[in-house]
Amino acid sequence: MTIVVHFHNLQFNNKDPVYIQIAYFVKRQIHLGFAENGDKLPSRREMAALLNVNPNTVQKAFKLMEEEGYVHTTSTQGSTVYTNEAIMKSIEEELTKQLVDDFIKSAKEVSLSIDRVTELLREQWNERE
Amino acid sequence: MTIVVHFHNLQFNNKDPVYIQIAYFVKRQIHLGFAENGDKLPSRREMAALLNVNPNTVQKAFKLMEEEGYVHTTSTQGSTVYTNEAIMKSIEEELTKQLVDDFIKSAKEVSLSIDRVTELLREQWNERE
DNA sequence: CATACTGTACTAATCGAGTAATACAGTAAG
DNA sequence: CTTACTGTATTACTCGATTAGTACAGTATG
Repeated sequence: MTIVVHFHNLQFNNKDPVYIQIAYFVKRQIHLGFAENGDKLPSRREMAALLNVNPNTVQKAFKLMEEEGYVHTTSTQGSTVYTNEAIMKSIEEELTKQLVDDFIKSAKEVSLSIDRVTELLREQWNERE
Repeated sequence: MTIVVHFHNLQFNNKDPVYIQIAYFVKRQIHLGFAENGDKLPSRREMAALLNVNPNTVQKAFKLMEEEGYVHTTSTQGSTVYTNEAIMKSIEEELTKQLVDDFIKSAKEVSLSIDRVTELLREQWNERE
């Protein structure tokens, strides 16, 4: 049985480019285990209709995802999710280590110590509605 | 004696807009205590010459800084740093609490727990060249 | 072979942010 | 009064990113 990755719960913000958000969505699906190796992705035109965007915008997302390695495409059979240990690791790196690293950089820029940072983190972690 | 805030150690990156970087620089000078209430800022044209940018770019930075409240301007005497407890607090908020809060948001987006985050922080804090 | 799908390449249009050029209004100092 | 500074308003230019329009090439299916 072919599992098809679906996109009903993808909702766009209006600050990041659409094609980035699409790619990021797929990346997170993979990261969370909701999309696995071999899972089928909708065709460009299907997805465009689904998300109400231009097919070329979708195409740009696919191009990006392919370049980043977690989507494979064949001319006639469309695109599928591609993962293996290395891919999973690199996604994990980007979504966590990279995130943390960028944060550390900013924190140091304003002279925060690690202790102060951890303190603020614990204070603010559950402080959101 | 009039203390003049100086800008020799402001160096631009090429990803953020120049006028944002100028304002951010001043904000950090205040935050670090290097610029205090009443300190004089160079005129638009002076600063433009100093930084090799267009006077209007500088003007845009000043407009922003004034809107954000930590710079005051008079038509003929130029601009000076303005701070008080409230300003200092709001700068502190932006540069720390806001920073942390944005980070928490991103971390939760990729399902990181607070424990995992603190762990990563400690691992990566001193890992930079 | 014809139809209806795939993906792709190329070009054009749009849009907004950032920067720059220029001219104007006011004032302190000589 | 003139000069040389202030800041400011208005307009135009540039540039790049994003999105859109259109046409093309290939293939599986009937």
